[in-house]
Amino acid sequence: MAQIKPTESELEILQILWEKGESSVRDVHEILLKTKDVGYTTTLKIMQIMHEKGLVNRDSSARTHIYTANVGRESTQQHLLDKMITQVFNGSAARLVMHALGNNKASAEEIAEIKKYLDNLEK
Amino acid sequence: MAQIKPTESELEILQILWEKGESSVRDVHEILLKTKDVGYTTTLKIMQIMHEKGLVNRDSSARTHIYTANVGRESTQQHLLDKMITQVFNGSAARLVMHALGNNKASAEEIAEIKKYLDNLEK
DNA sequence: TTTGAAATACGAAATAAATCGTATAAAAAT
DNA sequence: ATTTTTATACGATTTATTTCGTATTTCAAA
Repeated sequence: MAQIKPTESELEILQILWEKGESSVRDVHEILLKTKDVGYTTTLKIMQIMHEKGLVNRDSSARTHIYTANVGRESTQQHLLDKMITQVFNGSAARLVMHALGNNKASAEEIAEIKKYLDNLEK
Repeated sequence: MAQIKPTESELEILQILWEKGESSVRDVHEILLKTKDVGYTTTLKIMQIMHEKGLVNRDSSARTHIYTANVGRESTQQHLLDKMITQVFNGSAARLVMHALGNNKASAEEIAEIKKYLDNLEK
């Protein structure tokens, strides 16, 4: 199954569905409102389009339709990351990693965790 | 300086300019042709738009205009990466790193290099 | 039962991105 | 000098995305 690249708006909605699971348009919209100013029918429309694209599942048996993500969080993250490594970092995962860890974006605990992860990788 | 997010096409062109330095539209276009099928005037148009946006410099003293990147490679990479960490990985650089290193995208040498880098970070 | 609130459907407008055709000017080749 | 090639400029079209208004339906409250 060739992964489709979700748009920015679609990604915002996927984040909510991954986090909350089954949700109505209303549910999703309420959460979106906390961070952006957007109309209800806009959210509805985007979710309908996501359904057409197969990004979400929809249970339309009741009046209020219930949506769930139809693409995995992990696989979507991997997909977008691979694209970025190719397009932005010329294929070098290592360069991306060092960029990500520079600028103090990661705490000491996180760095320790990554080192442990690397040790396992080498075996 | 508020960084502008280049579009995908613009990023392709920036990669070439970062790599090659001073280039004409023709130079850039020749390289683009190796990987995609696109018309010359399309490349020209995008580079003109990039100039309007301030993404590139242009020397138009001669008939053939010469372009150079006007945004840094490193800072652009950092900017796009930060966006991805926020939008896709919920702010966790560590999660992004582990994703990047999973799936065997990095060689043993690269992993060793990253470990060295992490050691320095902790000091 | 009537009214009002809340839901989806649908279409169209607004915006952004990518594409290319044509016109025109300058340089090079003949 | 004339023709051909090679540039840029400009505008128009196409495609994708985001946005929202309006119509219609369904449910719940009065």
